[in-house]
Amino acid sequence: MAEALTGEAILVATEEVLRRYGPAKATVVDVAKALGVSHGSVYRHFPTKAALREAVTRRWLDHTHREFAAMSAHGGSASDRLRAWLQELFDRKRRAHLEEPELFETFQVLVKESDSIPEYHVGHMVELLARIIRAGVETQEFMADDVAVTAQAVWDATDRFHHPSHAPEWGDPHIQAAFDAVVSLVIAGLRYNRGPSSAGDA
Amino acid sequence: MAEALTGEAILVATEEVLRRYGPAKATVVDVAKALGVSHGSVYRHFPTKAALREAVTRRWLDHTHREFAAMSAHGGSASDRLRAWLQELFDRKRRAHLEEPELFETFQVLVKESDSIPEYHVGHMVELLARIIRAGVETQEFMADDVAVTAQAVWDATDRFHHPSHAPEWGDPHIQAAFDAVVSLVIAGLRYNRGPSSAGDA
DNA sequence: CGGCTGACAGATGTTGAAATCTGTCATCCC
DNA sequence: GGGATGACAGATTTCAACATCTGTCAGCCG
Repeated sequence: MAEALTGEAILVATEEVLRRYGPAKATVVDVAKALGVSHGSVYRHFPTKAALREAVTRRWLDHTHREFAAMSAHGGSASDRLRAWLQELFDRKRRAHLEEPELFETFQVLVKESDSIPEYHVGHMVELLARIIRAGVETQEFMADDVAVTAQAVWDATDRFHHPSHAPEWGDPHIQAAFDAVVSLVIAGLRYNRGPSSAGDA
Repeated sequence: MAEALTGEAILVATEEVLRRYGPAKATVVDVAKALGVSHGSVYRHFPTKAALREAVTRRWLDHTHREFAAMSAHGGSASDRLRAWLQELFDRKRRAHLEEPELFETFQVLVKESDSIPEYHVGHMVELLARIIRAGVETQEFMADDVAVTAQAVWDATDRFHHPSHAPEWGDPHIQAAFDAVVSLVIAGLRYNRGPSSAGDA
């Protein structure tokens, strides 16, 4: 026989099958066929179809996480880095949605299939945001009582520009202006934000 | 015969049929049956089923708009009024979603059926936000170059707490804390927001 | 022996024929 | 005359028979 069947080879084949057939039509039998084995063999490496799909998704997200971790280390003021990081995130998602809608849709479906994946992904992205904000707090460019809470608030406030359920709006020609307005508002808030109990300031 | 068949009576009957059967099962024949007329008569008052559904939705939204317009006039500082207005919006939607999920789902479907309805609704709500922000700018509590743009940014930044596609998250016990964090960040930004070109300030 | 196979049961998805619905309009009845 | 009716054509939905898929496992083969 040619090669030992590895989990890695199965993941690669599964990703290819998902790209070709989409999430609704891709079957374990297709994956086995692509590898020239019986579908029973696939179940020796992954307990269920759901686990297999989740492993593919996690591998892909880990790759993305590494790229954004590198981005959050780039130079400039904390505001500039934050704006650039959010802009890059928005640009990538928007481009993926507009230029490869089927692939974007596929990964959106995969991510939603599991509860733990979105948690994992969002947790990771918010931690990267927190790094930028923490740096800004250290140089006194930003104010934040609780960096973790603030980072989550920045993530939530920019939801419209990264949450896939808003993807249909990303083709709107005014969307970049809306992004700029929200990010400017958020950055202004970071420069002068004393947290949930700040209602009495002026 | 009992009464003349009016557009108003048809709207009331349609709303009842929608509540009872849901948006997928509610038919024009059901509406006609509820009114004791033939379905042909309904088409004398509304050109299509879509127009009928849209009229029901618009009537319901207009009612909501009136209530929120009243809210945005209440006293207190601009921050307090803004926070209270956003909280009321969030509370109503969250309660509707958690306590009457089927009815909430029904109206969500109706709103999405038309392109003009969401535009109409969001435009109206953003205008109400703009009124509160404008009052804040006049008392120098807030800063905003362009109130309309800023109001839209506030709406967008709080999307997670009013856009129906985020409804599944509204049952999360931490959601109120997330809401408070975002609103605090936004209000801090309004106190010190010079618009999209403010990246060079300090 | 140990990974691989393929037949199998129950679950899930597909398909096409039958039923229902939408929108029209010639006709009816007050 | 003018609003209401109900039969009708084409579009959409439902439903059940059929096909495929998932996950298991006893047995095969290197």
